[in-house]
Amino acid sequence: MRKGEETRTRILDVAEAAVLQKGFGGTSIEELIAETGITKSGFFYHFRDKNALAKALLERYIENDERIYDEIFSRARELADDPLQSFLLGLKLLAELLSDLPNGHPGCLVATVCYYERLFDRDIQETNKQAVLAWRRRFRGMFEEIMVVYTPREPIEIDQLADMVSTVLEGGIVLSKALKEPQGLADQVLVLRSFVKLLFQPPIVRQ
Amino acid sequence: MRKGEETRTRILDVAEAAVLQKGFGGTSIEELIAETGITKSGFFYHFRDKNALAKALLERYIENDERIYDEIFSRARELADDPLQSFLLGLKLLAELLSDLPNGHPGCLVATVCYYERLFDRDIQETNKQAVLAWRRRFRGMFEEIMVVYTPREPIEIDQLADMVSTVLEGGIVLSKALKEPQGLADQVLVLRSFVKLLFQPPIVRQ
DNA sequence: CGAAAACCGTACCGGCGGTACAGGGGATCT
DNA sequence: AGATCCCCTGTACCGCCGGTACGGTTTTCG
Repeated sequence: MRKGEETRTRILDVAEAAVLQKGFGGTSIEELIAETGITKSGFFYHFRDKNALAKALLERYIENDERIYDEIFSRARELADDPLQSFLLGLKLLAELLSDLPNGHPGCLVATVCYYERLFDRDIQETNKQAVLAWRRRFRGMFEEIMVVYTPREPIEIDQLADMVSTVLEGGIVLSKALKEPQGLADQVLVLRSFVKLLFQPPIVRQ
Repeated sequence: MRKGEETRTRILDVAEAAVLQKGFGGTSIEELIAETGITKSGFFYHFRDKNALAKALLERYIENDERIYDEIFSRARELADDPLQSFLLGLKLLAELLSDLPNGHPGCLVATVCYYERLFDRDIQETNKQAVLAWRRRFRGMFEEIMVVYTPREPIEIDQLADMVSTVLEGGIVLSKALKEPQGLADQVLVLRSFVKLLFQPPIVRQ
């Protein structure tokens, strides 16, 4: 039980790093077992096939992702009473966290999966979809609280605004990976922060 | 000569669709030659190996991408004199174009490549990087023109602002693919449009 | 007509995903 | 102390795929 879980985790760790660098199709099971120090039989004891590995990988990634967002934005909530200030602070904390990643963001498994749709069954695609919808609900909730206090200075759909946060994160990851500029992702989050600030903060009226 | 080009193009067409759905690793040469109606020898006559195919695919994609941006934003330039209005119109035209894609955006090869870094040589990665830098230069140029006339209402790095356009496109593609909501991408572009509008347009001063 | 371009056919190699199945060591329960 | 799981190892095998090699053939163009 204990040992099994540990081996399983080790496989997932190795697999996650490999998949984010080479994609699912580019990652061979043989290289995973070589790096994990396990045999092929051992691998198939833990995962029925590559699809099962992908599913476990994705679910673990999403769970961890949610945990990080929970931590960041609940901390931001503690530090600021105003919902807008709290959200802006959350984005700042997120940018700091992303900025502190030594080799930049390793990549998002949700993005990887969506660029591999035809390779996996509907189950995985549905899991992926639900993850994005969970992001939407999370940020939508925050914007709803903000809109109780503030009026947006441009007409905007709240779901689309919520999705913008995920969009900037996913897009920022792509750009910073392609450019090999790890800092780029955090910068893009801060640009989004400026936009949200502009959207809700009342204009400075000249007297 | 003529026929060769045509066959090559057909291979690239088939390969592009396959790669965007299953990634490079998930796309087999055998399936490409089956669908193209060519033999394996024929394939390797046109492309030395999978890497060469990837490079040709990426270069063609980038070229086409640039052409589309050229068209859209030069048309927007004709229709509006003011650089801000022209840019905002360009984003609207882009959103319309994305909205009209029957099955949604098929996916961006630049994103695919950046999630496959370890599978390709430095040459391809450099090509990819240059493509993103070209986007940056394009949009930076537009924002520079805007800033001659307008002052941003929030302090912002112009390169980061330029990258925001690419970020939203890449991120929007990921989200709309994951959610299977083709409209999502165009919506995100329009949210970006609202943000840019807010950033540069002077606030409506209440009297 | 001749030469180059654009393929086809065949044979082969090693790697990989996946299956099957037999067995073994170690912890745990009875 | 013995039985029973869990957690693997070892071996053998299959078919697909990327890639190489190379000889031959058709098509196209000058």
